[in-house]
Amino acid sequence: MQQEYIPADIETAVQQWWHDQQTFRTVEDPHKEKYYCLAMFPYPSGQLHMGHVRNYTIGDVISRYQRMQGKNVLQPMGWDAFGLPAENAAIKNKVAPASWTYDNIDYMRGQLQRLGLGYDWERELATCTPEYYRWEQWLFTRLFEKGLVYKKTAAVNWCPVDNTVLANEQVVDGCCWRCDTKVEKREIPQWFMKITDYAEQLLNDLDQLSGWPEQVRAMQANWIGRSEGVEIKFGITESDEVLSVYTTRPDTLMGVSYVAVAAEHPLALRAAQTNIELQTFIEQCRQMETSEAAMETAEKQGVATGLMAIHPVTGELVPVWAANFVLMGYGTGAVMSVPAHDQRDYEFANKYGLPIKQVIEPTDSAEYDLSKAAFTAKGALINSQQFDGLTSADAFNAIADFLEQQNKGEKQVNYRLRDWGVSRQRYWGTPIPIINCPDCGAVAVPENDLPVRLPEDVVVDGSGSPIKSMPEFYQCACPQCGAAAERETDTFDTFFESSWYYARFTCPDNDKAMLDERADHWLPVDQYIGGIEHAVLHLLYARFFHKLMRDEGLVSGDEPFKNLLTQGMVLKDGTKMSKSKGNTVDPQALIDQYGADTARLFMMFAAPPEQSLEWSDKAVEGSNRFLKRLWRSVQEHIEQGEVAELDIDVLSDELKALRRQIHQTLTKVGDDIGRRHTFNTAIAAVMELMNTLGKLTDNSEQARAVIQEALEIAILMLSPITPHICHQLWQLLGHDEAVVNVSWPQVDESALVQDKVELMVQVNGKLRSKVSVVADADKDAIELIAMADENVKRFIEDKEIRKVIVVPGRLINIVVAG
RNA sequence: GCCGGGGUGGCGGAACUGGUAGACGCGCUGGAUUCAAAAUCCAGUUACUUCGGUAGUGGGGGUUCGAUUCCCCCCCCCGGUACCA
Repeated sequence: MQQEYIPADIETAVQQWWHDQQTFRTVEDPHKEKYYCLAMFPYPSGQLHMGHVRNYTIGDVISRYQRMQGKNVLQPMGWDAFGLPAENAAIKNKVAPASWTYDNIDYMRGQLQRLGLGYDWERELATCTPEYYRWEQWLFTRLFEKGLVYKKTAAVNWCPVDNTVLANEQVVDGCCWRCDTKVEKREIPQWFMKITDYAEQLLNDLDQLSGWPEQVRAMQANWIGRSEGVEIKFGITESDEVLSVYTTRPDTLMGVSYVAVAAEHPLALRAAQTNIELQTFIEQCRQMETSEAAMETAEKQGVATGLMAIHPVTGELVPVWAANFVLMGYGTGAVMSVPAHDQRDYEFANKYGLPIKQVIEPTDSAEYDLSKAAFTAKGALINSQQFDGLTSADAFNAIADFLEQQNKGEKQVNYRLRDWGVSRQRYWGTPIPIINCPDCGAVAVPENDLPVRLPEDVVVDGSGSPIKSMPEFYQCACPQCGAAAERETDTFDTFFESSWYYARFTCPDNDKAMLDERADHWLPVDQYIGGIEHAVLHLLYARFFHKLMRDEGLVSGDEPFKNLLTQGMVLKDGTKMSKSKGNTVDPQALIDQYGADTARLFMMFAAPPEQSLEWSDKAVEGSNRFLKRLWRSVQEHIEQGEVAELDIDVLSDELKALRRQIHQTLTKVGDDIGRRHTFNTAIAAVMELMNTLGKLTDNSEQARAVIQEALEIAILMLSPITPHICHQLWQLLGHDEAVVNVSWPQVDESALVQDKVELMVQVNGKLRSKVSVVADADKDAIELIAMADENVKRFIEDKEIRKVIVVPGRLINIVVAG
């Protein structure tokens, strides 16, 4: 009597069994190869979304596969629990961010467990607990003593009506999301970490990351943006001031027709005191959003400051302009402008009627037209006095040397990377462990006084962080002189917490230290999995933190993540699922209706992990259908009773072919899961095998033996993807040991041997026929057989054969004239 | 704007190293089963075709015996853009 496939029953039972057996509890084992698999931990937003299901299923499939390879697999899970949404929810629902967050964690933990993910829950952590954040406070104070953190003013988005700082996300079309007021830029003092001190390492160590996608390494390299150039000093007339500019094209120095400074540049601010037009312009720039996209796409505008700069070589005077495209945060906040050889300068010069002076001409016959566009390629110098005739490369050095001798400039390596501003004027985050004393200045909170606890019993109303109006939080004594002082009320950027959680998972129970020797046992993470949207920021900050922790003696490697898999998004109707678009699909409903195995199978089958995945209700049904067929196939097989021993010497050709397919599939699936991570093609291969099996009409003893082999191998291959149904079917096939503890099957090489192969026959690159030849046929024999083929003859008769190309095992191409 | 990725049947995708374009799945069509439906099973399914073939992987050009794959130019979509996580 056949059992029906009821996923909910099977899955609950199997999950209970894993729980009882402590299947996924992991302890360090010196006798086994370790494998640390980590999927980016979620923000506890309230419920899982499809992106989570995809992310964690990928991690679980890899973890289970590696376990079948005999490795000691660590797969932990936790919560990136600080962040803005908790404050928004607090305002909306009048509930404290802490309780909202903890409730969400409890609910989402249940959802993850229902998906059958093999986590070691004993290592669970939440970043909003003092047990976690105390250690990053501790690290920050260490870095403070080392001089790796500092305070300076930086621009934020400011809403003048709500009197609060806005995240870029809270700025909609340049206005506050809540009151629609025009957002302003405001400069306020903030803490920065000197990531630029590590720029060179962060760039160079990308070479160690051969297990990372090339595109992510490229993005990080571009983000760090190392450039070699020259810092050049321009004098300012009627003053002793020096205006430094940074350029990567010193060869164009003689073509400078103006100098542009950022609106917030001290020189512009000073000139504005006596210049109404400039004042207005700076005011306008203040109304710009702080995001790079907004800055760069805004129309290029400027105002002359009235100041004149002195050219360091010729002594000529060139005007100083304030311009909205010059960023105060990059280089020196000032650039020299060479309209003839830079497109942005060119457009700006045309707009404001500034001179365009050509100083570079091509060394080849490249065409250019300065009346239409700038000539931006390198070449040879003209109109450049003593530097005429030099190539751009030679002129780079000649001009740099000249300036250095004159004390008017020097070569410099510059990075696009800016120091990391970690201050947030928000409540729901880790308090910055600094005390501001009127006499001693900024003082780190002593180790004994850590953690600085964030009060959790608060009311958030949108008018700014509640701890900023809690004297009981911020009033304190200076740890150095004992005078009355005030605590920082800003909190850390939440990227702070997510920059080291991977390490804490190795020793989450240690209450004496940030990390212990277990960190070096498990790190680096062997496989890290997360969204491509994290390609730069999170992954760069985590790499930076790893190096900080290394230099503190906490870990010994240079890099945290050996292999990286960047998963694509889950889309519906071609766009990202989002509440605002109303195109979300709740994974819970999916699990409730079809079970976790179907959800997992669909996620793995619908697209390769790195590509975006288009949601489809119908395709989910298809995945479910396959599992039902699989279930039935096993049931029908076992109903026929005992299976005889397989004797490979007596098999029919059909059964030999089936065994070949079984072991070809096994080879492919192992490669697809283990190396390529293309779970979709792995599943397709198993489906093909099952389709072949379904067509088999032979029900001899030996056929049943081969079917048993096929089903066993199919179940083992699918078990990392759909572990619950496979657990059950494995038992039905007569095994006592649980499938989760079984090793990956061995390929029988002898089954793969083939005596005949099919070759494609092309004439002039077009497929004309197929021929079957013995596997070890030589080129001449293949040629003869192909030429003799009727269909081929038609296309080659009466024609001169120019060439014959034979690709062994694949095809033969006959090239004829005419 | 800048950086990165993508574009293949009606749809999701496959083709891994330049060698059978469209595996596998969905959908659709026809059939079987059924009182009927659902479910299930079987067959077919790129377009055009004089049934020999021809065209075809966003558009245009190039390299090659052979290009979805390599090169050049262009178009469109998506991600990131430093205070969303």
